[in-house]
Amino acid sequence: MRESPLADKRWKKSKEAEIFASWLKEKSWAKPTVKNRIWVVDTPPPYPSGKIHIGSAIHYSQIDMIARSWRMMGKPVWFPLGIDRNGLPIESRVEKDHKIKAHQVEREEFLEMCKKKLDEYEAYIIQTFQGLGISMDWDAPYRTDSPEYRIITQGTFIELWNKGLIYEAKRPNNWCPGCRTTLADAEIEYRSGKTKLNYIKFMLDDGTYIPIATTRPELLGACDAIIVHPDDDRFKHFVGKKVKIPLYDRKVEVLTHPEANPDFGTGAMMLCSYGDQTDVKLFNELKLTERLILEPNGTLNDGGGKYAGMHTKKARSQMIEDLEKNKLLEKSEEVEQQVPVCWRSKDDIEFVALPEFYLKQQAFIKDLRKISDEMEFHPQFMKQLLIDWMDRVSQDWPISRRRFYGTPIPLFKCKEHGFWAPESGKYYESWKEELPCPKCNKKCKGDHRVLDTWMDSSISPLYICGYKQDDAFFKQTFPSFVRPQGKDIVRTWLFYSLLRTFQLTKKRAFEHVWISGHVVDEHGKKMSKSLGNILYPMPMIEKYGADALRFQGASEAKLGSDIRLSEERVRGSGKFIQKIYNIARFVGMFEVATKKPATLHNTDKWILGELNTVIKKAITGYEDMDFFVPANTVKNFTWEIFAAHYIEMAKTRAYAGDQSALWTLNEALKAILKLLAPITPFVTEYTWSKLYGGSVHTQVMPVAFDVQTTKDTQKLLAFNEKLWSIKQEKGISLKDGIKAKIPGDLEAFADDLAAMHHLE
RNA sequence: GGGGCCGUGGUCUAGAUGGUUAUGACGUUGCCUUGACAUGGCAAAGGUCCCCGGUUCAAAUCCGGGCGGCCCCACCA
Repeated sequence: MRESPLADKRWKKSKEAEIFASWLKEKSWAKPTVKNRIWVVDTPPPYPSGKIHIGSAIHYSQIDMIARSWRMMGKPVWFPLGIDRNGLPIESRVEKDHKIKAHQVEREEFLEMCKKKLDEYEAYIIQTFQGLGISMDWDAPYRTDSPEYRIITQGTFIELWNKGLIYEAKRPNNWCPGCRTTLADAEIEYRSGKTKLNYIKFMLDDGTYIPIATTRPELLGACDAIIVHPDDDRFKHFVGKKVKIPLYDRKVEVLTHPEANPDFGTGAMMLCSYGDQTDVKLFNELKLTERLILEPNGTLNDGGGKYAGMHTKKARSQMIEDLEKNKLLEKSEEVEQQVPVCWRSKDDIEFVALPEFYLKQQAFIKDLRKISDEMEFHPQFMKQLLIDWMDRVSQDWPISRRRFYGTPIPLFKCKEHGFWAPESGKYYESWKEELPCPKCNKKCKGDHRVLDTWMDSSISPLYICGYKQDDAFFKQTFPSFVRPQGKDIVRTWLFYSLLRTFQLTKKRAFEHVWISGHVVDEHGKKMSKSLGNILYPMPMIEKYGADALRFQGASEAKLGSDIRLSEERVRGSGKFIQKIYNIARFVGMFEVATKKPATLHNTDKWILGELNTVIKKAITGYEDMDFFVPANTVKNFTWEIFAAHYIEMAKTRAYAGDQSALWTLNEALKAILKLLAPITPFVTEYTWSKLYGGSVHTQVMPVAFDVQTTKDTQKLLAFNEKLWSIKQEKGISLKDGIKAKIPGDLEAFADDLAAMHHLE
C-alpha cells in the first residue's frame, strides 16, 4: 500500500490545458523523420468563419482519433493542419462588416481587409482545436492563400492548361446574383418552395391564342420560341405560326419538340434564354436567338423593355399585374417547385452566359470510377454517394470566378496570340501584372479572375505530400493514407481531389476514404439558428472537458450515421471519464507490480481472458476507423465487468499484497488506458504518466494475454448479482456476512467470492 | 421520378454468418456511506423489437409487400 499518485479525489478538467501545453512544448506530433512510408492524413482544412459548430469539433476529434490510433498501431503518422482561406464567405463577411462592396474599393485594399479578418478567425479555430486535444503538427500549418500554396495551385493549372485540359468558353451557366459569380453544378443546392405557375396567352393575329404555363414570366423578353409536343393534337394548327409575346412587340414561332410534356401545364412551353437547363439545351439544339436580359446583379437590362432595372422578383410581380390588366393572364396556380440556390449565399441561381474557363472532367469519369475501386471506404456504403455523383456529371467544370479573394488565374492575354500560361514555379498576381508575350514580345495583361476555391482545396492531397516541392517526401507519402471528410462534400472536395490528382499523376489520391455523418441535436434534428438548438464546443469543453465531448462523439453512433448530441449526453460521458480516473486511483494505491508471477489466480486469468476479447474487438474497430466500436466495447468492459465485478473480487487479495492480483490490476489498467487513449487522450495521459511514467500516446496498442478466454463470465455476474439482490431484500449491508453456497462450476473462484461477499 | 439510410421500453441507442430470460445510456422508483468512486454503488419497474405475409424446428435478425421518417440526386416549364 502507498499513497496513490493520483491525489485528487476527482479528475480536474483544468489538467487538460496543462497536458496539452506540455505536448506542444515537446512537439509531440512533428513530421516523422523515418526513411520509409509515412502515413499522411489529408486533414480537411477548416474555413475560418468566426464560429465553430459543435459538429466540426466532433468531426475533427474523430479525425484526431484516426491519427492517434494509427500511431499507436505502429504507423509513423503525419497529421498536418491546413486552413482553407480562399473564397467567397470571407468577402461577404468583410463587405458586411465594412458596409462596402468589393468592387468599390481598391482590389489590393480589399484583399488586405479579408486577410486580416481571416487571421483573426483562424486564431479562434486553433484555440478550439487545441482545446479539443487534437494532435496535429502545430508547427507547420499550411494556408491555401499563402504564396507557397498558390504557387502549387497555379502550377497545376498551368500544367493542365499546357496539356489542353483547360479551355475558355461562353456558355450559359449557373450564376449567383448575390455572389456575382459563376458556379459549378456541385455548388448548387435545391430549395423546395411554392411558386405561381402562370397561364399566359400568346395571341395570334386572328384573335385566337395559345396558352403557355410558366413560373418565370419575367423572362418573356428573352423568349424566342414556343414548343409543343409533335403528337399533341390540341396545338397542331398553331405549329409554324407566329404568336405575339405578351407585353412585348415581338413575335415568335410555334415549334414542335418532344421535350414539351402534354400533361404539364397547358402542354405548350416557352423557351427563354435562360430559365433553366432545358432552355439552355433547346436553344442550342434549335439554334434559337439568345437574348441575355439579366444583369449579373439579378436585374433586367434594356432587353427587359419597360421592366429594365427591376430585380427579377420585382419584375415578376409587376408583369403578372400588367398581364392581368391586359387580360393576358388566364389563371395562376400554386405549384411545388425545386429552386436551384447557391450553396453559400442561398440566392436563387440564374442562368447567365459569360466567358469562363472550364476544366475537362467528363472525359475522366470512366477512369475515376476505376480509381474509386482502388480505395477503401469507411463505411463502405458511402462510396455510393461518389458513384452517384460521377454518374451524373453532365458538363465540364467551370473553374473561373469573378471574385477577388482567391488564387489568381495564371494566364495572360496577348491581343494577337490569345491566352498563354507563364512558367510554373512562381506566384502570379495576374490581375496586376503584365508580361511580354512569348511569341511577339508585346506586353500582355494578366487575367483578372480567380479560381474556384475547390481548385485549390482539391490539391491538398498533393500539396501535403510534397508534390513539386519535395520529391523524396512525395515518394514516402503519396498516395496519402487517408482522406477524412463529411458526407456533404463528397461531390465537391472528394470528387475534385480525385479528378485533379488523377489528371496530374494518373493515380488514386488516397488509400482510405473516411466519411462521417452529421452532428444533429438529441432528437435527430439539424442544428440551426431558427430552431435555437445550436451548441458550441468551447462552453462544452469548459464545463465537461474535452475528453467527455470526444467520448460522446465516438460512442454515440456508428461510423457514417448522424451523431446525436445534447448537453445531457456529454455530461453522461463525463461520468465515464471520472470512472476511469477512479479506477486508476484505486490501482495506484498499490505498489506497481511489473513482474509477472509464475502462476495466476483463476480470477485473474478470467478477467485477462475477457480483456483479450475486448482488445481484439477494439483494435478491429480502430483498423476500420470506426470509434463507436472501441469506445463502447472498452467502456462496457471497464465499467460493467472490470470495475463492478473483477475489482470487487480481487480487492481482498490486492490489499493482502497478492502479486497475481496486483500484476493483473496493473496490466489490465494499462491495456484499458491504451485502448482509450485515442478517444480520451487527456485522462489516459494523466493517469498513465502518474502511475507508469512517460506518455500513453507513444505506447503501442496492447496484444492479447497468454490465457484462455473462459465461459465463466455470465455465471460469475449472475452469482454476484444474486447475492447483492438477496442482501438488499434482507435489508443488510454489503459488508455484512451471509450464508450462501458457491455453485460447483464457480469453485475455481471460491476464495475470492467468499471474501467479496463475506460468506460465512 | 431515382437512390441511400433507417423504424427496438417515456426519450435515444446496440444487436456479422437467424438459437435459451433482447444491449446500454438518460429519465423514474427503492435500498446502501461496501477499505477507488454519493457528480457514487446496487437493485427494480418499464418493450406487440412499425404492420402484414413467407422461408425455418426456430426471426428483431433472412425474403416479399405495405406504412412512416431522415438524407442525397434529378431540367418538367
